[in-house]
Amino acid sequence: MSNNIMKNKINKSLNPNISVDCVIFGFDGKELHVLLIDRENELKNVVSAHALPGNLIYDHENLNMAAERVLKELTGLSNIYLEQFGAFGEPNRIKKKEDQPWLKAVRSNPNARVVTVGYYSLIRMSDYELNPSSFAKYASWTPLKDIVNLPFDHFEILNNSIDYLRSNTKIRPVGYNLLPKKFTLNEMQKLYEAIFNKKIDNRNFRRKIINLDILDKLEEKQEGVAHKPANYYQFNVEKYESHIEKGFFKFEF
Amino acid sequence: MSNNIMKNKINKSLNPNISVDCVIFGFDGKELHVLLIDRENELKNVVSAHALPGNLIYDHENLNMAAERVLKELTGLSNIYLEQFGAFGEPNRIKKKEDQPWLKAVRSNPNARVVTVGYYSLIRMSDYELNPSSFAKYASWTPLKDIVNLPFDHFEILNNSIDYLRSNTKIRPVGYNLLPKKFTLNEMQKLYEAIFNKKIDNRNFRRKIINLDILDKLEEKQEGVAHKPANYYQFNVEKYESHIEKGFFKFEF
DNA sequence: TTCATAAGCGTTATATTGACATTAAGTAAA
DNA sequence: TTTACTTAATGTCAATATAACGCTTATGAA
Repeated sequence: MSNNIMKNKINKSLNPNISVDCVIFGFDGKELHVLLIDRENELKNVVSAHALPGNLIYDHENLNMAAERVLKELTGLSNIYLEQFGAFGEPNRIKKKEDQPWLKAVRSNPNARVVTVGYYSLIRMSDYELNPSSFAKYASWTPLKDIVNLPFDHFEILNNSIDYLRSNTKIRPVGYNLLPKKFTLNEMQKLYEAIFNKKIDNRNFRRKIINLDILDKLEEKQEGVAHKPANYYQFNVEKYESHIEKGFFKFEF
Repeated sequence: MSNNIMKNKINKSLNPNISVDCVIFGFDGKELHVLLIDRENELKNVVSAHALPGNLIYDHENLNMAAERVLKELTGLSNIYLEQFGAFGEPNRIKKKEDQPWLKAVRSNPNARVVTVGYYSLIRMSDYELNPSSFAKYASWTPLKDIVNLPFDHFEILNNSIDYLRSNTKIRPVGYNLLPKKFTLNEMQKLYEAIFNKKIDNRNFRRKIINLDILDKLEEKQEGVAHKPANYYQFNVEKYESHIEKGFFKFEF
């Protein structure tokens, strides 16, 4: 299939003006990572090869479907719960000079004005890092703190998603999609510390989380560690979800 | 200007695929109202004449600017602080049969797929209801509880905006844009009751609000009321804004 | 003078928070 | 086998916030 034919085919029902971008957070037990795609397979010598996975949407799909599809196509990830966190529509958001070569190579209408809708998700890195063949050539985890710029307005989108993630974490529990099935309270605490980027008192953290009553304490303990083995916990899905629905608010009457 | 010429002119740089819709809440001291436009000036015999103020955006303006412009054009309101609360992109969101006549009358490309971005705002009804000539012919306040359906997906958008408003009100104070400059604590309480649609204990409400330290108590009192006159308060803008920025979260470490 | 109305205040029992230090359980090394 | 090392796990107290609850006050109207 020649490049031209492909372009025409792909763009037949691609809407030139609307895209989705996905911010996928992962957690390796220490810090937050973000899944970035590598555009070098599409174009050599772009200034910044990495970008958020994102693309134009088809006219027959809704925004959520589009985000899921784009994520699947660009990273191999599927069945990911994505949450919308904002629309980005500066008229010049894809007009930076250094972004033009890639747009011209990839889009049939590279000058069209594009409004993008941001989606984010939290996933277990371990679920995906073990079978890199499926997508690792085009997508890879980058530690959040190492990301200092991105093409288009992706850096702004990323920062917005972090704000959103933090606000959200203050209102409802987090971790089910990010931690392994069985985890220790200290692993969970590390996740919260990574999200808020600050140290948390372990006693107060444990008390707060346990009082939420969303965890089941398992019989199982860590094995083979050179210190007191930690107890494993898992989320109680029903309680967890009901908490997510209501949120825990301070300012309620 | 003939209808055709106008269409062409207006649509020259209107993006056919992206729109904004505004949910403007007002408060009359008793209940929440929503500003709806009356489309009868554009088309007779539409099933539901009322709709959220919204329209396609121009390619040169960003989403916020577009929302402000559209709101101004359709309702006369200007200098309104608008907050984005979500993007709506079901492929069939403007495909309902009863919505087609209006689209055909107003849009040069009535079949285009349109993703819309929702904005909401809270405003003082009294600031605008006194000079109806400016916009009342095309826009009017409707009590929220009386709105049972709207064209397109506007009813869903409205419901989303209410959810958003409630979540937001739990996290940061509200009222500066909604209450008169000087107001009594009971007026403010009524506002909160309207937003949450539930009765609030007056002593607890007062304590919570006063402890926030965002209000200045004025010397002035109500006059001419047949009961103990209430003290007037006003927002302390600096304190109010700093509270809006941080939010007050329960689940913080 | 009294009546009706909404304003405005205060207490108590309970729950939540933040700050803070020690002991426990296991492996590794001596 | 003893000791060292590492991380897990726990408890208290003082301060603050919450929810539930009833009575008194200031005014205009009757």
